[in-house]
Amino acid sequence: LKTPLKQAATSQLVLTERQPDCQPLTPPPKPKETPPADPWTPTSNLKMLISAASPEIRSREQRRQLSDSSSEAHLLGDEYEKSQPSRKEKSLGLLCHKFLARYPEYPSPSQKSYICLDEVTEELHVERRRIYDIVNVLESLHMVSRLARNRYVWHGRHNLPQTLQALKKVGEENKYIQQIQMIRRREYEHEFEPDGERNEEMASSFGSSEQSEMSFVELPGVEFRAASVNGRKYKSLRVMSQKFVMLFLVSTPQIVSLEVAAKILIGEDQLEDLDKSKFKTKIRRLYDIANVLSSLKLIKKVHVTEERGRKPAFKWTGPEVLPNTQDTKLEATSATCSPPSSESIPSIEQCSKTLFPSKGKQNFTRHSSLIKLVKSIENDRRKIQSAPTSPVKISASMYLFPSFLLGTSFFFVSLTAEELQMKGALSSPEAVPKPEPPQQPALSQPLGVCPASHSSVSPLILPHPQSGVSYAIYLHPSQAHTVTTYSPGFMLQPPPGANATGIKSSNPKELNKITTEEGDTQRAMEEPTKSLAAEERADTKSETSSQRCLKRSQALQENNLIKRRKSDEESLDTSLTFFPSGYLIPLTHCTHGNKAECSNKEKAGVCSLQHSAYSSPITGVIPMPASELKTVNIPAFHITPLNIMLSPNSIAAAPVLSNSCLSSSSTSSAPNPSSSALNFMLQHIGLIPAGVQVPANPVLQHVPVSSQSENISHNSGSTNVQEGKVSKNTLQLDRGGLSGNYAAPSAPKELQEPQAVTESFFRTPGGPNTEPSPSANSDSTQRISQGTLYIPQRKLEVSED
DNA sequence: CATTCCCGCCACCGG
DNA sequence: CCGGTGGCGGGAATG
Repeated sequence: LKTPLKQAATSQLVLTERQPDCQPLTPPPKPKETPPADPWTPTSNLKMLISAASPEIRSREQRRQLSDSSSEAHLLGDEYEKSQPSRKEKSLGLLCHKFLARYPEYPSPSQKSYICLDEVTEELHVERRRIYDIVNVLESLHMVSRLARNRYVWHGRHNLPQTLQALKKVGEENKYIQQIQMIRRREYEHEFEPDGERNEEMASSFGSSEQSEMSFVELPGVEFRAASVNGRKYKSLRVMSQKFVMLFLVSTPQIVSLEVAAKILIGEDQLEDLDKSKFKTKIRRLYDIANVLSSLKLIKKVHVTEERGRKPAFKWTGPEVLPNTQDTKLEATSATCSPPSSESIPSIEQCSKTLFPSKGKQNFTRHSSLIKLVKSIENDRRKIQSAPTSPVKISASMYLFPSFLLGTSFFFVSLTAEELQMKGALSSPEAVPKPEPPQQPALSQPLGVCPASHSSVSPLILPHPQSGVSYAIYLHPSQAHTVTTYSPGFMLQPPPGANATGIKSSNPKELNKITTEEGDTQRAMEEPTKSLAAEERADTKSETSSQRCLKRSQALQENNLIKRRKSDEESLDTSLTFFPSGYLIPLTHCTHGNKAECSNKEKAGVCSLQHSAYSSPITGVIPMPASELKTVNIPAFHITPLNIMLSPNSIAAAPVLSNSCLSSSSTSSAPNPSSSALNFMLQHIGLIPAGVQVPANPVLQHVPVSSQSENISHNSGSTNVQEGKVSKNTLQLDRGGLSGNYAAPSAPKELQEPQAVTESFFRTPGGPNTEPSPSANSDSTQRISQGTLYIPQRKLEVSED
């Protein structure tokens, strides 16, 4: 047995924790002066700390206090074991909070604060070892940097934006996305059979990560002291931390399960070692890192529930990272850096060491793995083509599936009261004017109407000039964001008979329960406000299956995503507790530029939303595969390696919207998943009769692409799992709506459709009984199995005849 | 039992 | 060579 009372510190700790207002904490080494603009408040941190403490701890404290104050008599009795610090009190997370509380989030640039490990350890009463853990991850985020032994400089969150951007970039350059998908897929295949025999293909194809020996990603402005930083060998924790973060930044639903992360991180260093112990260790480390990141509020713990059971995972809650626009922003900083290579191009890249050793310019082209990927894809296609008819699943090709099909990629995110407050979304008095890094505001808090959450999806809220209604558009988290406005118009109104009710009626709670649970920390805070909070989050975690195919797949998201909502004032209320008002439209990634920059052309094609918008918001938004859009339509777009790879498959992006566009696109475009989307849109718009669109599908089937779709159906069954629950709930709602709509095909009504469709899609396999409208259902099912991506049931019906 | 992750041994490394 | 660093994994606490 260990002796708990190693250090009498306990009591002290408690003390510290309980007093929010005082500065009992040892004053930071340097004179603490909080810059006026600085949002940081000593108190706030402490409060958080406290709130973070689990109820148990608090109760314990109380007990203790009682005993103290009361009489000594009892003391003896309970004092025994009662007083134990309890593991939680020693948790790294808590420790980290305390640590962070010592320094301002945004220290004034003028004078730097230094961190002396000795002091810290002493003041926080912890073993040094623990501090290292914290500092290491902070260092990985460039929130601190090491000066010398025992000495660190505190940077606070100033560097965060850049760091994240850099990390994201590196993550993208890497094939993390693919890796994630690969792993997920593997799991899927693995499912029943204990053996992983056929894995070879993928293993080989991906080569997991041959090269990856990565070095620490550095930032320009940060004074990473001397070469020491890169001194080979250590940094493992730091590197791990960075990689971990990258995973979040790169993956579409910004949720990463520990398991996946561990596998990827392991895979990088050593080729496929399924060493069990190693895995365990990795997980341990990840927990350490995760705890720190959680303290920073960059991530939060959730659980993804799969059929197999629920698995621990983490969801990114940090700031959305900009799409990495041409380094523009960074230039200033980068200029400072004095990297060895003296290229004339100032960019983060230069300053940061690339993960992959590939020297010089690292083009994706050079990554053998990528090449392999492409090849394998082609092979798959071939296979598929050869046997088009059979809806057989081809494992190899699975990664082609759009993420949304597999798992859900969209979430309804609602904010907790707390979050709202923080964001200033509500009318919180002073919240807004924070001196946040100037760069990201654009996305996040446009109007105060709906809180922008940065959950997996970044919602944009657009005020509608005319109507005054605002809409929330969910953009694909990953890079590009397009900001455009469109008018909601009639769309908002649910068709009379239709299911408008559907969404509304749905009980938010149901949705919520399903998916994620928050960490204790959060929970603690929420309790008080449970009324509000309860409903909040209905996110789904779809980590698993998710994105098979890179971006293009995302494009397909169309399905999922459209959520319609009533946009009256109520929506506000509702939104707070429930969903944000307006349509939530997932634009996978469109342009990343600002709206302002959108050239006319672009607008027409991609951004056209505004113009076409009137006809139907959905239309505009509806998603064509973003990737396609990018590649095809918009020259300006930044094309990532991934996109390129995919591009072959993706053919025409149907920019949609304008008739002209449509026609042109349809003509030129080869059939591909997007076509379905297109149809969908068209139908909605009323441009195309229901029947018409159908044709598209046939095409799909013949086309290589179709294979994907087929597969998709497959996957949906197994892989998605966790999503299942969510979708279910949603489904119900939708269904009702559908049936209603079904009857009357007026353009406006269509709105709800998408969602419904999606749901049904998921459902496909089992089919949730309950359906009164058999015909429609069966049809849809059928279609799906065939490989149709998603087509509104009604359409299906049409097509049928 | 499973998940979470604290503790601290001890190898390394850099001064 | 010494003391700061920080891999690493047992196994305790917690769920």
